[in-house]
Amino acid sequence: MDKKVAEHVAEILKAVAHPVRLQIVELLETKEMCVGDIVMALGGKQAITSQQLNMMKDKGVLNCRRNGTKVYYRIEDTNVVRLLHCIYDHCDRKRKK
Amino acid sequence: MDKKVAEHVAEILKAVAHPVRLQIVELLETKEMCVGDIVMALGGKQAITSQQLNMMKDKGVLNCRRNGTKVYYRIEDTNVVRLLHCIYDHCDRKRKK
DNA sequence: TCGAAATATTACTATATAGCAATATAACAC
DNA sequence: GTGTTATATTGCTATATAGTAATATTTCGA
Repeated sequence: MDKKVAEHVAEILKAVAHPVRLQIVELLETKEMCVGDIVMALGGKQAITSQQLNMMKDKGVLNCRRNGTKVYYRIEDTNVVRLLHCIYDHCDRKRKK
Repeated sequence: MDKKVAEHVAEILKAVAHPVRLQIVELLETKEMCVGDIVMALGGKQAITSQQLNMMKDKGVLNCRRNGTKVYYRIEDTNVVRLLHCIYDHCDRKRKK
């Protein structure tokens, strides 16, 4: 893995290496959701959630579409979901130890 | 994924979400290596490399053994390797796009 | 055009992380 | 012991990230 690739991968990992952002990605795994519903589901604050959604959008992890006053976010980089599944396995294996 | 689990996963992801640390994990994937050889292989500085090795050891990603004046590091959390392979796939898929 | 709902942005503080140079420690050979 | 090699630690500065409150923007319906 050359340096450029390593930097790119690190960027993506950093984008999801946060408890709330992990949970957001998990929520969006199977469906798109609007900001308000994500805030409700995770019990966070509106501003913070919005910032984190934006951050992940910037990094190419998420994308969004507006419908009226609501903005629906969805997974853009589906490889991140694969990564998440890898992490689930990680947890399962730890539990079995 | 509940909050506690999310925090734990985020910790592990953060531990490897750094270009040099990714490269270190990659180096150690198949063999253990001493600090000096890792420094040489990646062209970094001794102090920084030592700090990053220690950091990953603290997080449970690596482990080490001393042999004389040399300290050999190796992967402790093999799930992290699985994660890396997931990332390789990620890159492959991106390349094919 | 005004108000309400939904989301985004801004300015700020606190904390965490990265990188650096210098120094300290550990193990060994002599 | 002393000197040497290998690694770790410390104190520091710079930058990045997280969280907050307050405010701004967007859209739509009345």
